[in-house]
Amino acid sequence: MKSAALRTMRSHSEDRRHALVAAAFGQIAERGFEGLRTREVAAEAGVNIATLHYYFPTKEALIRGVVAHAMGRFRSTLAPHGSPDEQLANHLKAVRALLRKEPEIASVMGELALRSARDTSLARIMRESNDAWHRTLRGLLRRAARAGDLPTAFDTDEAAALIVATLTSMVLPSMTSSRKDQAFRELERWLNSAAGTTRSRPSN
Amino acid sequence: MKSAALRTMRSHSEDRRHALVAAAFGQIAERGFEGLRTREVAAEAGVNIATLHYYFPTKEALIRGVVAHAMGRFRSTLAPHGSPDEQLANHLKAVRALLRKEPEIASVMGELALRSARDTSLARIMRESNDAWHRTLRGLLRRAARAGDLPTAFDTDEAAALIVATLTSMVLPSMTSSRKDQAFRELERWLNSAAGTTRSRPSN
Amino acid sequence: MKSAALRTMRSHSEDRRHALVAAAFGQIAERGFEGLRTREVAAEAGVNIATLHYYFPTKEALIRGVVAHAMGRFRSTLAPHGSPDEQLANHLKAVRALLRKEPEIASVMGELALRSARDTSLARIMRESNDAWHRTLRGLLRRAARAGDLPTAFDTDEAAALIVATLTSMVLPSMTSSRKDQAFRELERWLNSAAGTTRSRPSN
Amino acid sequence: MKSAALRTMRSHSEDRRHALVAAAFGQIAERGFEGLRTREVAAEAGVNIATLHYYFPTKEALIRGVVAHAMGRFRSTLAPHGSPDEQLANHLKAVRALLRKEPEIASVMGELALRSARDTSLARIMRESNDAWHRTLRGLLRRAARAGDLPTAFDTDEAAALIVATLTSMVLPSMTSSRKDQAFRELERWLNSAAGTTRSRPSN
DNA sequence: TATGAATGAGCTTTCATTCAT
DNA sequence: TATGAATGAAAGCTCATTCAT
Repeated sequence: MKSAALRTMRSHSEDRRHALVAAAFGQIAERGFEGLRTREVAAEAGVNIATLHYYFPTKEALIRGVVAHAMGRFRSTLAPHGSPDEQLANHLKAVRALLRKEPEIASVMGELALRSARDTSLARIMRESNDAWHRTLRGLLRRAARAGDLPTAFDTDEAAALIVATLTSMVLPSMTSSRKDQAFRELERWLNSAAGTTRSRPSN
Repeated sequence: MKSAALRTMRSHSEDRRHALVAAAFGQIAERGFEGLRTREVAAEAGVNIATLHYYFPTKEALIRGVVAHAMGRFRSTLAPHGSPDEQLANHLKAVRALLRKEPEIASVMGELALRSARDTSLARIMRESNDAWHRTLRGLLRRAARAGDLPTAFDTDEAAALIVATLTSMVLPSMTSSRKDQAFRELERWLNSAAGTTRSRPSN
Repeated sequence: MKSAALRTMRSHSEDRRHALVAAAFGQIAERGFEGLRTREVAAEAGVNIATLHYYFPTKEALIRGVVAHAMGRFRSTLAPHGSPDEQLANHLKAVRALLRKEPEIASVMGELALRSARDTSLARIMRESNDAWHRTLRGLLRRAARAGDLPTAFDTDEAAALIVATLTSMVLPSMTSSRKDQAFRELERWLNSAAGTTRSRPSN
Repeated sequence: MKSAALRTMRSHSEDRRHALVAAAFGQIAERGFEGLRTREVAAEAGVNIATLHYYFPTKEALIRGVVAHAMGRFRSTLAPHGSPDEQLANHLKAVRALLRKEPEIASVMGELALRSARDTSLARIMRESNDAWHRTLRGLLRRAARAGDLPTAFDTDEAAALIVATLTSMVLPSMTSSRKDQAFRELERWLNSAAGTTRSRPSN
């Protein structure tokens, strides 16, 4: 059985790959795909440009690495703790916190989203990821409805879509920080008021 | 008195400029800023590359032209007809229709939104445009509230932010068409239900 | 018989040509042949670039115009007044004064001199002009010698060459103004001392 | 201890740099700055144009290399052997020989001199170099005077300026070879006669 | 595994020149 | 005579990629 140290221990090779991916990630966040230069990435990672090509034969391969990195980073916002509606509330907060603390993730996700329009393999990844996200949200909403926390007329599929849409918009810099907060609050209020409709009735 | 024909008649020079902007617009929609090539734009407009530079001294100048074009195209979705809540409903439908009929606009708006993070002059344009949009929506919501079509507790500022956020997300291809429809429907339902809260009360 | 007014009256066409040549002259003085741009010349003369090509079919034709202009400007320094040695002294002073008052002439002459190495037709013009200059100086020196103002051993051919060489160096900006003055003074002193050798003898 | 072979051995990289500078030097001598083309330089050095930019990021950087090369080439004419007046005579002969054997140096120095009018950093280099030259000559003249080889009334500063001016004129092709010889001879004669004035007197 | 050197292909931009009006 | 519009040809420079070591 591997010790914790061993499990998190990275080979030199993995370190290099990660350093390169992290540098590329930073570059994309800062300059977009438009401004991504392998030389800059190599320089930032402290290696020769030829070394970069040793680890990532092509620029596209490097970008794949960034995609995997970014998706993994984003998945962490869905933590299964508490009741369905608590999980939902926590997820919203976690997304907001992530985008606030690491705005580069927003930039990169935005870049990836746009790029997926011209890159079928990236499109597949994004679609699968988004579908999984949507299904998770819908599942939470359904369980909340079953628990009596939402009105039965509530369309969980469309509600999940609205949540995904709203949170998705946050990766664009055209949404200012204060506007993001407002939209977030309205989303929470909306969910609460829907919950209130059912909850408050029995208590009457 | 100028005839309609005369009024819409363009000089040769304006035609060329427009053709170049339209070609650049198409290229950005298709390949993103990453893939925008002046040579391709000139070829698509049927002119020599030097001719492009006769009209637009630099690539950036051409991009400014595209920005103006795209913003103008988007503004057309706010038509002031009917009561506030009708205008609101129409606006939602108009945005959805525009994005469905001309998906290139979505692509380009997405590209511009991302680029605005690294381009202060573009950032200003996007911000002003978004602020105006938000203010318009908020105005409609307020007038609807005053007309008794919305509950008094309704926060028009945050509701407008939620609408902007949802519609904004539609410029990203990661939102599939069916998901966009769902989010739209949920947005309409939410607005209607809010309206219903007040409207139904007198009948009680 | 033409009146003075008539003689100096220029046709519109000649004015245009002259304005273009003057502008080109100024550009060469300022930026060298390296930086000569027909568009700039046209703009400075206040005409369209196509108009420039109406008057001067090619850039080379325009340059020919500049050459003629510059050579004419330089010839004015040889005014036949006074005794040979006075003429000589005056010539030195006139060259110095010209270069001081119109440094552009120095720049352009320098540019032309260098260009003549790659331009046979310009080379011919420069050579002829320089030969004429040399002959004139030699003639003055010979007449001064015959008048007893110079020692008989004096080699007028080589002395003329030294004068031409010294004055020629003044078109280069690597000779600073103060250095030019020093060289001038030494040249004058040398000519005077040579004169003094013969003149002082009778007094012995 | 390094052998002579080792000492003069150049790295591959230095060779390439030198080959590129030499090619650029040749191009400037042949076509002037006006006709300097990086592609031609690269071709003449037998490398790809991108390789040229690997060694010299910009055309200007390449030109700086040429400047250093030319200045170094010129400095070699001041060899400190013999008495002051011998050194002086040798210097004159060395300059004449250099310009005769390698006329490209004359061309390039001429180009650099003119360019210095529009290039402050080059201007500084040229000025410093010329000042050093002038000081060296003046020093030689002073020591010659102190040794009794020149009349005390002799103004060494101005005489040095005259020598510099005359030699400087030789970089211009408007001075033909025979005229250069004549000017040289007159310069030598002038220096000798000045020397003769003092030397011959005691013997009388 | 790592790198310095090299390159093909392509990019934006410039410029003298032409031409229809 | 004069010009706005257009262009072919080329220029300097960039960049992902390769390769010998």
